Amino acid sequence: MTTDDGMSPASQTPASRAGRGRGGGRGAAGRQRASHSLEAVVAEAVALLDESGEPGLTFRALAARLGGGVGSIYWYVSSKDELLERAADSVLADVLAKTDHLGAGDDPIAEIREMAIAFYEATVGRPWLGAYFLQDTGTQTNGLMLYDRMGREVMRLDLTRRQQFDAVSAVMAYVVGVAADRGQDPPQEVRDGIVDRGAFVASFRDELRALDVDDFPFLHHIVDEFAAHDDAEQFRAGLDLMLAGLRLQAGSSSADTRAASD
Amino acid sequence: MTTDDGMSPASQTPASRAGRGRGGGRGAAGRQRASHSLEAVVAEAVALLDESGEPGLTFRALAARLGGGVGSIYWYVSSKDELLERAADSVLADVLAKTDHLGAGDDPIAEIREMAIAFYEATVGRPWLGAYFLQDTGTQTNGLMLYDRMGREVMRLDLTRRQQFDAVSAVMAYVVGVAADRGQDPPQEVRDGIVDRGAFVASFRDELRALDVDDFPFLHHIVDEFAAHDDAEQFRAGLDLMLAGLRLQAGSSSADTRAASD
DNA sequence: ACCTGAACACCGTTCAAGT
DNA sequence: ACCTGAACACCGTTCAAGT
Repeated sequence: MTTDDGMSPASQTPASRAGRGRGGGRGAAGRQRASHSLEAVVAEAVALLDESGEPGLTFRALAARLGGGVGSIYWYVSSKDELLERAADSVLADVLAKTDHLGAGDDPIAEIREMAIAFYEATVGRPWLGAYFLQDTGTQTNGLMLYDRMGREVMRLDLTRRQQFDAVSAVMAYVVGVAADRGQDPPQEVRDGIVDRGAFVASFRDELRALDVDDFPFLHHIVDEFAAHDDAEQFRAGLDLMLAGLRLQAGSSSADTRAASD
Repeated sequence: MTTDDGMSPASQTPASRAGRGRGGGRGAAGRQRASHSLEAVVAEAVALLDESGEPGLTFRALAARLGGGVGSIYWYVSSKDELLERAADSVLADVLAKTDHLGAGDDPIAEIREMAIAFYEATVGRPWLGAYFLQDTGTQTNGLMLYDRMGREVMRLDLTRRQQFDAVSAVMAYVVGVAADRGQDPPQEVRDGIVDRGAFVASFRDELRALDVDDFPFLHHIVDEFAAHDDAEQFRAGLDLMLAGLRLQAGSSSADTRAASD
């Protein structure tokens, strides 16, 4: 209900300050007063998110972990939304680091494949970030960098600009979609380790088997595949479908089509 | 913190009761006491979600719209999470209705394309549901039905069960991913109609242009495409890449490949 | 069987006050 | 320039009480 006039203290915090870093404040003077940094705040937020999901990220819990008061977080971040954006973006920083070596190979599509897989791997076990990629350009430069890095590969293909733009968007969307889908796979007990993954898959398998065969012929048809499947493999299978289509569109004659194998 | 023992009153509500429907309670007797139904609760929740997004869905706001007390919602639904699951599933009911006529055509992949587009169209303007599809099998039968319907088309292709399973999962994930991506496109002002879509796109275009060309060569390369692109078209372009790959995998010789057109 | 509304625990955000 | 913590408004959920 209150209109945001952009005058909160955090809006005075220059984003360029993001590269400072001060450490834990275990120095000589401070014992009572805590001292943070943007990176420390975001890093601790990611840790909290990974441990207990989105509902686990609380300003109070975060402040406790940082050893300070609730209010001080607002010096670095103007809202919980911005905190989540920065957390998601910091995950993409890892992806960028792991795909830094790419771009030299002679097959652009193979490079895109590697980037997408690295992106996927960063989302495994992080159901919370599905919805926060590319939220705001201002705070999320890493998302744009990954987008651009993938785009540079696509530029090497014989495609129109529109086709290049669409291709990168499609691959990114697919990765996000798989991440979002997998996010809700294990409902809670699995995350906490109360029920192991195998038991969860088995009980879902039984649920599928209990459905009427006439109403759900396909689910019955693939129920064993479901029980035996590996998420990462399935991700790659779908990615390869998309990349095979891209290769076709680019009129590839150099490399053989890569999908349709496993 | 409290462990859910599954003993809440809502767990006694049989899901089979979902097909009752009682109306608004504008009858002869009731003037003080409100009377609801599962469908009314979910329908009003969807309306609230569409109007003001996920933060707009509040038990108090929902109760006010239904003309009753907060507590009564818990008779139909055991938590906000379940309410969101049912809301997402009710959107899928529309998709099912709109794809009911499909399945008779001679090109299975074209049918899949229609289903995916119908699914996509249902997500337009609903950034809230990206994360709630296929959450829980028990409450979300429509998701499984759509999955199965698409699967029945894939069964007609010459593929292994694993390939069929992977293909349906890939298409579904892609749709969800596009929905999630588009979810955060307009940051707030656009939703509220304060700033129109065109102005938002233009300002983002300018933001891209302001980036260093050496750091973001691809973004500069496609900046005009971005300003001119249509979301639905871009969705179809990516879908067609994936389906072209699928057609290739199925060893299609009957129909010509459909991607690589616009 | 279903609805009510006060009460509880908790959360994001603000702000006057400190250093 | 940055940290503190009480205070505020609001939210999901519970529950004894009603019909």
